[in-house]
Amino acid sequence: MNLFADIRGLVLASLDALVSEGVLPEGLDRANVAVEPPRDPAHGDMATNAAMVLAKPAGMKPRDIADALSVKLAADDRIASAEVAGPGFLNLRLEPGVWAGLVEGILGDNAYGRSDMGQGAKVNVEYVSANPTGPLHVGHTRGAVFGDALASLLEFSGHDVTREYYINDGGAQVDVLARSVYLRYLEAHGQEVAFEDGTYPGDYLIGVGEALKAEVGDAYVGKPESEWLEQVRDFATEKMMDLIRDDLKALGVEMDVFFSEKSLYGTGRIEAAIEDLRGKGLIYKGTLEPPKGKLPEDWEPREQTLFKSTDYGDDVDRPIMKSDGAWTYFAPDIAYHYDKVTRGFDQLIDVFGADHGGYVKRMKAAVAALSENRVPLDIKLTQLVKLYKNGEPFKMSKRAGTFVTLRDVVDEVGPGVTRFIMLTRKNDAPLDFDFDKALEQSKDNPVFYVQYANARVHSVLRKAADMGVEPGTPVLSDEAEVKVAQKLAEWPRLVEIAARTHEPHRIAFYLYELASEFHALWNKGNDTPALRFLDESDPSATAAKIALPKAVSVVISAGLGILGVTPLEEMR
RNA sequence: GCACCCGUAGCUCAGCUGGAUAGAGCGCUGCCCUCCGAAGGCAGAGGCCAAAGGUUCGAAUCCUUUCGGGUGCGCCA
Repeated sequence: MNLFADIRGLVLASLDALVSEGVLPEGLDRANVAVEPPRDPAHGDMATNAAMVLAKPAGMKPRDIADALSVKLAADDRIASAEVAGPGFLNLRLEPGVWAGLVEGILGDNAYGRSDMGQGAKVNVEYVSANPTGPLHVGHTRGAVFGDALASLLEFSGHDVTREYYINDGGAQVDVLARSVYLRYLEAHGQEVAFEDGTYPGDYLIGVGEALKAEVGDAYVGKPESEWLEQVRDFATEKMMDLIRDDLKALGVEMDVFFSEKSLYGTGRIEAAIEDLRGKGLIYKGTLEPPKGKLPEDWEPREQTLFKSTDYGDDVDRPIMKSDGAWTYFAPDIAYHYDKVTRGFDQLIDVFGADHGGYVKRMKAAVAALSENRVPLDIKLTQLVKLYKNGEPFKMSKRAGTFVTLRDVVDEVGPGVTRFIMLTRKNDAPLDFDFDKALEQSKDNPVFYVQYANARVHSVLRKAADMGVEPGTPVLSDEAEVKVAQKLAEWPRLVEIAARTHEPHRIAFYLYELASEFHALWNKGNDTPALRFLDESDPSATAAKIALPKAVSVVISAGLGILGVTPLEEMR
């Protein structure tokens, strides 16, 4: 069931007829022919730009095409009228029965809004990918929610999605973690320790130090770093990943793959990826120009091994090997994406924090080079989250160990509320997260507002069931009912737009609008008893009326499902 | 200095591969519960879409420049 697609099909078929009649020339590109909801309801139920889009290639006036097309369209029994308007729009009014038919179609379609636009394409969505050095904080939470909702959205629209987390367990930061855990370990043995710069002082490592003691006793006490660093590092990263997995689970995020950076080292995998680039003539030794503007204090020219990313749109070539012969962080990232490409994905999506914006071009360049432009990489950046409570901004400071964690947020407001609010802003816009507002039960709170609409529907359905009435063949008698149905008709179209643009926030905004239309209809029933869904004296009329709210609930549930929010049937 | 993101109502923000008279919430003003959940709804006021050029039947949307804000900028990930 997809009304806009159906009517677009009708428009295309009508164009075909005009071609075969010789009115229109053959071979016109109709990709840009759209059937859309008009902004102004006075313009009818749907509008098509077909005449304007085709005017130039057909060498005809828009209005001539529109006139001919309107005759064809008006002949269809779904179309009440087709009027030419403005510069060549064709405004369509649908027969009233079409909207009831839509509602009936939704109730008979257990996958309303699902789309096959993805055609089963294999898509890898990498998100969170936080360093395994501590619990996830609010910034990670936004990335986690965004990535997870995007993954679900792509699944809903016919993609074969893999959810993936890249564990940065190969760099210097896990050595820092190991040293920090070692201090906590000594502490567990009763020693006084000091956390200097370059260590993580957070309380969350106390338990890890104790666990290490339980595991190895005093074996590492008083020993030089060379005797324990590797073992403690592995132990600590394992514990941190357990913690992170638990955090994600609390939010309702389940990854398909956890990919270890460390697994790339000493296995020839980095070398293999670099060799691939070298074979393409993209690796060379050279010295970079110093960055303009503020110069790093200790800058001096040094020869490094560079990737010629400028061949693929980057601003400068990027170092993959330091002057001391060690890989830069970029090298394993190249190898990781090489691995993704060789696993046969058709599309890659990386979700990064906005502070990694400078990394986008080189990563796209690498994937373009490795896949020979076969695999597109889209990188979505999530902006900062500012936390508020009682009007006061929350501070977070990882160094001080007092940052607000994912767990803090989820414990306070629950996973569903967390997820919805994180999606009430476009990913690249900063987000204010107010704890008080998140828990408020009023229309200020969009989660509540949407859930409340769903709860109202189920309240009605429960009462109807008490009367022995189930939703039947729908009858829409009032304009307010039609408006709700029109909003429902937009759902499949909206899903496709959101999936195509990789913007799951559109789902959240749509659900708010749908809820708003439904609340409006509900309240109209306060003034006009005929618009109430339940009529104790007339079971068959009730059955016809409750089909619409039922359909609303179907769509709200589907939408919330994409966002990872559990729909509520009752809120008392 | 360069790159990327952003600039839309008093405030916070949507705005569909370019579409008709630019939308919502908050706040402000005035209304609506003997009634299916008022935890809601209706109406009103409020705009040079940062600015200037360009592309075209048509620009908040695409291009160029300027201004303003954020982020990043070799051997940290």
